[in-house]
Amino acid sequence: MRLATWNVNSVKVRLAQLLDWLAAAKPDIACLQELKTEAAKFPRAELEAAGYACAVNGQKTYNGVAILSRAPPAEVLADIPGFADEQKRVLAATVNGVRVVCVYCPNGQAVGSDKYQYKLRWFAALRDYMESELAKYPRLAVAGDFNVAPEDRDVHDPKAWEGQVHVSEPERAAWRALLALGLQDSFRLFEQPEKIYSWWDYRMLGFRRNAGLRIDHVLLSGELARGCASSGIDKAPRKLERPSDHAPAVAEFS
DNA sequence: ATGGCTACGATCCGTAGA
Repeated sequence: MRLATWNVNSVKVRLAQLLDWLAAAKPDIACLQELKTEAAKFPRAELEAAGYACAVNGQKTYNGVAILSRAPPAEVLADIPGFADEQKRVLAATVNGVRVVCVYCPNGQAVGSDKYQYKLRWFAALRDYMESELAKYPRLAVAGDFNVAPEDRDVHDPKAWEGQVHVSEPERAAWRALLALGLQDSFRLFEQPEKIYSWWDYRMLGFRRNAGLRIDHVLLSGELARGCASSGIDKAPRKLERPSDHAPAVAEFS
């Protein structure tokens, strides 16, 4: 089974690229973030015509997540139960016996800001939610834009980023708290080339300079990690005209 | 030099992203 996650930065603007990428990459499941579209305006018909069922937790202008799947999704659940939040960042569904949780973690804006505090509270709620999901679903994948670069090797210039949002110690501790539940970063299950990232700033020729961060991740429960055959970043869509600033992360497992 | 793009929903700029 091939599972991908992609922050499309507006599903409306990126629809043609999304359809091309689905045809080329052929994921069985695709988690999407930053739809910036309410569910009623989600391009469901186009994606169904491409062979994907759609579960959508949409929001106008900001946020919004979806799970696309070849097989129909079951047990669809939006948001984090018990965590009051207007922002549509989380969607879970069961596909082919795999529990899939699509996440768009908060950006955090700046260390110490209100949004940063929200980011840390949000991660604490996600941790508790994933703990309960793992107890119910041994075959669990958590995929999305985490807005955390877990280690310095996931950062193009660790010195310049030191202490900044996305790499600060409390954020990395929140990431490690997910791993402590038994989730594994599928990317690090394998030998990887250096300087592999999933996001590059639109400004400063970020992509051309490979000035990026690895912040889009596929986490797998122990049972799925044991059957994981590959995990990587698909840079192809980032090379197109008018791209998303994120590239898809793709993991294959049995 | 703390900016530099891009998307959105509102106008002819502000908010947000990361």
